[in-house]
Amino acid sequence: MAPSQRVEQMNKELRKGHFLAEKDRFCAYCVVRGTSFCGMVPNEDMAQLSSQSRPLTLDRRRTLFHQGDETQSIYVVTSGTLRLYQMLADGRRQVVGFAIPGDLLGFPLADHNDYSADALDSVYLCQFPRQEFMQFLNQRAHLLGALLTVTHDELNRTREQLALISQKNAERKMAQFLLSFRGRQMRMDEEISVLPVRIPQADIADFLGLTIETVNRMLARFTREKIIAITDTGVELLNLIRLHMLAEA
Amino acid sequence: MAPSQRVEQMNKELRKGHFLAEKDRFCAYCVVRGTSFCGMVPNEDMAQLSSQSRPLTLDRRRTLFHQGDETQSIYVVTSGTLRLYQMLADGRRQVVGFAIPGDLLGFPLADHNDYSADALDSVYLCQFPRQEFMQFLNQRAHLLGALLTVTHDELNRTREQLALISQKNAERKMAQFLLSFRGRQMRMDEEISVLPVRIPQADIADFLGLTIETVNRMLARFTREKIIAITDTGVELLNLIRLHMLAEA
DNA sequence: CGTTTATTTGAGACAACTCAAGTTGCGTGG
DNA sequence: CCACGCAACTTGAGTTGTCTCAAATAAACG
Repeated sequence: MAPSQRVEQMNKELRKGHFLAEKDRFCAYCVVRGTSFCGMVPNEDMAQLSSQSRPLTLDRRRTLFHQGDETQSIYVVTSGTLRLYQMLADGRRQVVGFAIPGDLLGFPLADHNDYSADALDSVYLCQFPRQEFMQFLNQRAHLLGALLTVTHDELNRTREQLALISQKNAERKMAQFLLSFRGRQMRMDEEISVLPVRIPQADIADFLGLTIETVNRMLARFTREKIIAITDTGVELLNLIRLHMLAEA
Repeated sequence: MAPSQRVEQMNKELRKGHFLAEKDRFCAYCVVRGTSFCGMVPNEDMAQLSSQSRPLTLDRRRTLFHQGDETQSIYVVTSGTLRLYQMLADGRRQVVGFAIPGDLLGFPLADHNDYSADALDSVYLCQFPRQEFMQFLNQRAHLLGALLTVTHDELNRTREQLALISQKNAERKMAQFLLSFRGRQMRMDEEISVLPVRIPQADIADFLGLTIETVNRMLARFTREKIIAITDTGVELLNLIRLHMLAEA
């Protein structure tokens, strides 16, 4: 069964509440087990980790947490996509990333959230109350190393975005964005050439540091040149070679 | 005695090798003790930490380590400034930050350096061989928390740079850069209005995502309007109020 | 003192921005 | 089922700020 199908089935079962009774099995068979922080937790600690988690659903447009609010829980995304953003002093909004299945949201050692997070589609999450999670971490010091690795990965992703946004060419920005977003999706499914989310163009603009109009014109051009195709479920990358050329040239 | 004077004296003594004989005292009285990772190490662990450290000098223009090379040591800056940068696929250089006294360089859990680092002036560092440092960390799990905090701080600084670079206005970029650089210096000395380094304009350009010419024109304008003054030892901020206005307007 | 490296200044091109007006899609309530 | 309002997307025309290219000057270095 392909990963995406497994995700769908897991989510169905999740909705029906099948896993609530045996939470340790829930984690052990979780679709994002291999790609998330949870995956670094050794099997013997799994039961305890499971017992702390709580499944959570978030509808499109709903906010999971706000920048600056007290960190009460941390989350692992199991399905769907969220946008992560900061409001800047001058009223502009900087989208700092998009969270996809397997991503960890919220930093347990910080008292306040570094960014806001809201759902771009229906999102399923695994919630861990911060206090319990911290205790769990402190009991098993080796898990701090796992958290450190995840944090370091995020640091490197942020540096990547920095390199992306410092590009002066809108066409290249857009091409690199599409490719790097695909790269992250491939963590779960190697074969993917369809990005399974409709990210509002305004969010792409605030991510890349462009205006909505420029983003729109670029997407229109790519579509006209048959490099991508925009459907109502997401973006299909039709010509990866062209896209790579545009990203590097 | 003002912090900056203490730094100078410490460095003098460091140069004379006074502290080499009693390394634990070296750390205990270190100028950056209060502002660095070391500051989070409890007193009882200090002696061991000290015994692993080795003072190091780096001349202007010398490279401390290269991006991609194996991580052999990690460092704490005690004096001077370094530029940290990545070379991008298209040949461009992205300056990801400037390291000042108190900063930790190198991530012990990564096998390879994420960026290159070289000295902008005479730099004094405290070197910790990675292997020993890792063992030290593993013995005292609570120190992983300290490392995590430092890493998270760096993540937030990188997000700040992201917000900075996504500005479309060169004037504002420059003003924000000067102010944020001052903010970091103030960690050691509250009163500072002189940035004590001559950062090459090319480095500022690669940090802000501008061209050298634009950086030069902005600095020239700020100088003409008596907002800053450039001396051969650094940049003096003459009109902080104006600078704040330019940064926000 | 010649050579390299860094800074300064000007003129012109162009890509992305701003502003303005329209279109499309979608959910809600009559 | 249609009308309405809102949000997201689309397109055009004109402006502008930064880049590019080019060249001169000033500093740093052996």
